[in-house]
Amino acid sequence: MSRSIFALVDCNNFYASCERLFKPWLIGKPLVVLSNNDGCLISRSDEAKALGIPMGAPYFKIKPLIEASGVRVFSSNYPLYGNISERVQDLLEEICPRVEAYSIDEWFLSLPDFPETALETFARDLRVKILTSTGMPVSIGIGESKTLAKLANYLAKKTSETDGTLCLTTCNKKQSALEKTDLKYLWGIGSGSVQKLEKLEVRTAQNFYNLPPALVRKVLGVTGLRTHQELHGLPCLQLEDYPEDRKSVLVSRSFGSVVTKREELDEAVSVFSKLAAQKLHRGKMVCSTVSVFLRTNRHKPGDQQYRPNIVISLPTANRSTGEITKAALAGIKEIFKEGYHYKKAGLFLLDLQNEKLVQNSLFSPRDTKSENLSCALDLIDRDFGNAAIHYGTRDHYACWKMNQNLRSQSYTTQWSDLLQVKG
DNA sequence: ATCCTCCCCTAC
DNA sequence: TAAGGTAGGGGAGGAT
Repeated sequence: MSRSIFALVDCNNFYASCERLFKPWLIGKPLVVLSNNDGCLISRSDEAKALGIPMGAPYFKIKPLIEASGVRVFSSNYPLYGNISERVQDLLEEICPRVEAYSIDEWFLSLPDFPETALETFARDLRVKILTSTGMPVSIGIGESKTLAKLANYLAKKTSETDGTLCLTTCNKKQSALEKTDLKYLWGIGSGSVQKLEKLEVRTAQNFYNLPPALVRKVLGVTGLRTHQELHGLPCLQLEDYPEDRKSVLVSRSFGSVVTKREELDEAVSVFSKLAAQKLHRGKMVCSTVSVFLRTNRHKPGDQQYRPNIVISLPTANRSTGEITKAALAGIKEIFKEGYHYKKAGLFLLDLQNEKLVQNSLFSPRDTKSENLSCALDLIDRDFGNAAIHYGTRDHYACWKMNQNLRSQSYTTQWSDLLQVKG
């Protein structure tokens, strides 16, 4: 059996590019996208990068720079990004039989071990095809392992003469790639690993590549060793064709303003419960444990800090919005204390199982009626938007809702947001 | 001896 | 004034 080759297709400045898809007047203009609650900067167009706008910075800190240089700013719009992502994925699946959706803007492909020139042609053609049929600019990296495909992709993005694609399947190209790459840009090497390797005078990918495996194992553990072997062309990570069942569901938000009252938290947590139950439903999963947490503002050391959490077992594994909400509210009742400035709350669903594998408990069979109701509510939400119908009140929404003051329209997922073309 | 929990690390 | 959200793996060290 011949070896297989990995390709990584990665969208360029994905969120920023999505925003621009429906706003052609922004082509060539600098723009950025903010995280939830308009907190940090999470995507920049090339023009914004060129202006020296830093990635990940808190918005309020770089607002002066942004305003001075005329950069357009958008709150994040996940329904839009998710839909554009689906379009790219559908296209990839038409072209390639083995596709792994790695993240919202990245896909690994498994390719036959063709000669380098054939792989390069494939990558260039694919890139053009995606650009012309979805409008999304991508970069494509090719290598003998996922880690090498990642490296190729990084260099394809960074280097203008690569035309957005790079193939590292030949030895000398791989060596020159390793030489010019800083250690911290390797996939799997984060800031912690960089610090440890710094002490060994290891600074480039090439330095790391040349370390003896036993030393890598000792310093970085088995995950680091895996990265090392992958760089040497020994694939340790396989293509994950079909998605694994997820192991947990998390819904959490920072609040737009300070929350102090129990009723406000109850309302927020009810909404989180509904979102969490929807995620379970869409994955055909049930859960038997709910965990709720509250957080004060860690950026205000002057404030009295309190970050409680509580774990609640459900009598039966299920995914009813009502059951999950009830458990979550019971949890809030336990951990809530007067007098704190709450900044964030969240809900974990744990002990997830695929519904097919679940046994009915003898003493408390699953409440299928309640689950059917949740299912119906979910469908209504999908057609009419997420705030269409919900448990409990919305009287306090203004207190806890996140800031999203700069959000664009959901052009492709909400009828009310369809793009208007003037005639 | 094995399990469990917490914490760290990583990625996007 | 203002500082994100979601998911997973591994390892240390206590609990059983």
